[in-house]
Amino acid sequence: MNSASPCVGCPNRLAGFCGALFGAYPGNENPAAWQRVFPVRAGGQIATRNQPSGDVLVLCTGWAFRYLQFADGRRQILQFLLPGDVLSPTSISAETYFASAKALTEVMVSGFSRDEIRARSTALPALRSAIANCHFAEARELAELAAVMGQCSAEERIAFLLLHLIRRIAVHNVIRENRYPFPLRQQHIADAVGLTPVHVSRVFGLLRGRGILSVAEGVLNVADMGELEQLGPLK
Amino acid sequence: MNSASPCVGCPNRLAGFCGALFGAYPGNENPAAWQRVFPVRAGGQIATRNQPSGDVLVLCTGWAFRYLQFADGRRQILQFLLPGDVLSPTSISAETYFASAKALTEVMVSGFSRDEIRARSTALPALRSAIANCHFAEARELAELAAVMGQCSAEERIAFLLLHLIRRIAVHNVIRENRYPFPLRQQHIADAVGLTPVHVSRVFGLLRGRGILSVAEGVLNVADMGELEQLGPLK
DNA sequence: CGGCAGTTTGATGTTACTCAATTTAAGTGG
DNA sequence: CCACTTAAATTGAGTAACATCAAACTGCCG
Repeated sequence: MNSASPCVGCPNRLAGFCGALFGAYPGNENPAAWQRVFPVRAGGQIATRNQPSGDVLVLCTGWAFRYLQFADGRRQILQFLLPGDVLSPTSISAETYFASAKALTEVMVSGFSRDEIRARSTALPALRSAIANCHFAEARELAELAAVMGQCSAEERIAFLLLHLIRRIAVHNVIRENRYPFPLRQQHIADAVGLTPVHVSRVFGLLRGRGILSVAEGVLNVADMGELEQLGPLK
Repeated sequence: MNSASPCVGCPNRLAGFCGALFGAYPGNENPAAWQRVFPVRAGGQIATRNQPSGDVLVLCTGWAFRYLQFADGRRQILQFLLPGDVLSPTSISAETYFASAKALTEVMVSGFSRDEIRARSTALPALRSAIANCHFAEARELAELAAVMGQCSAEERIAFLLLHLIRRIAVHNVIRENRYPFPLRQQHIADAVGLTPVHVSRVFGLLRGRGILSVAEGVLNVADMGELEQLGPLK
C-alpha cells in the first residue's frame, strides 16, 4: 500500500523527493486529494516570481527551466529542470517563488499541497532528508553557476553547462554512443551562461570543428568526452 | 531563563537564527556544553570546501566571506558574511560545506553542535522557520548574483554589490550621513563580481568623478544614493 | 512554393583584460 | 617623528574576448 501508490502523473518516478514523499503515511490510497497534475505546453509559464502558491511543484515529464528576468528584458536561466526535479526547493517552506519557471518542451507538472508535505515531513525522516538534499543541491548548483560565470571564458562556461546537463540526463536516460537528448535552443544556452546566441553559435562551431561534439535534431552527440571534460572548470 | 542566556560570544545577537536557537529548551543555562567560540585573525581560514564538520558555524563579530576556488587559483566570492550570519545554511543538515570561508577582518565565530540544533529544531517552530529563512535567503542571493554576473556590465555589477551590502550593513549599524563601514579591498570586490582589480579601480574612479560615492579609510561614503540606485539592476 | 524560426557567417565596435609603471596609503623600526 | 618597506590603488597603452549589426543560409511546416 505504501509503495504501490505511485506519484500520479509520474509513473516511474519513485526516487528522490517524490519517492520519499510517498513513504508510509495515511492518504497514499488517494493521492488525488492532495496532488493535482497538469500539462503545460512548450514555452508556457509554469511559475512566476513572487506569486504566492499553496502548491509545491514537481516536474513529471519534459524539460523546463527556472530564470530571473530583468526589467529591460534580459533574463538569466538559473537551472534546467528534468523529470523528478522540484521546481523550487525553497517553495516547500516559503509561500512564494523567487524565480520564474517556463516549460522548454511540453511538460507535465505535479502540484503537491504544501501543508500535506509539511505534515508528512514531520513523520517521514526520509522526506526530511530528501528536502535537505534538494536545498543543498540548489545552493551548490547556484554557487557553481555564479562562480563559472564570474571567472570563466565562453568556452569554459559552455563546457561546464554541457557536462552538468550530460550528468543529469544520464540519470534519466539510457545513453548509447554518447548521444544525449537535448531540446535546448542556442538562445537558452546563451541565457544560461551569460553570452549572446551569436557567440554561442561560434563556440559550438569551434567545438564541432575540433571534433568534440555536435548537436542535431534534438540530440547532443559527444564525440570526444575526454576533451570536453578537459575544457570544463570545477572538476 | 529561556531568554536570559545569550549566545556566548555574541552578546547582542538574539535575533535571526541565534535568537531562535535559544528558544525555550533545556540546556540554555549551560550553552558552553554545545557551543564553542573561537577567534580567527584577518585573512584566516574559517571553513574549507568538502571538509566534514560536526559544527554549524555562525559569525559573531567582524566580516568574513564565502568563496569557491578553482584549480588554477581563480576564486569567486559568493557572499560577504556579517555578524549573525550562518556561514552555510546547508551545513545545518549536511555534514560538509560546499564552499570555503575566510575571515576578512578579525572575527569571532561560534560553532554550534549540529545534533543540538537538530534536536532543538524539532521542538522549536521558530527555529525551523529561521532555518527555512536562511535557506531561502541563500538561494535567492546566489541566484541574483548569478543573474547579475551573467547579464550586467561592470558598473551594474558593482552598483548591485554595493547596494546589497549597504542594505545589510544598515541592519547592524547606525548610519549617519550615508557613511558605511567597509573593510573590503578592491580585490575582494573584483572576486565577488567577476572583474579584475584594475577594472574595479577604474569603475570606482568614474563613480567618484560623477560624485556618486567614495571609499576611504574603511568607510564607504555614498554622496548620491539616488544615482547609485539608478545604476543597480534587479530593483 | 513561401514563410518562419533557428543557425551560421562576416565586418565592425565596445568592454574589460593584461602588462607595466607610478602614486598613494599603511605600517615598522630606528 | 622620520626614513624605510610593503600593500593597495591608480593610471596609461595595447590587446583579446565578446557584443552588435546585418546578411545569408538551413530546415521545417503549412
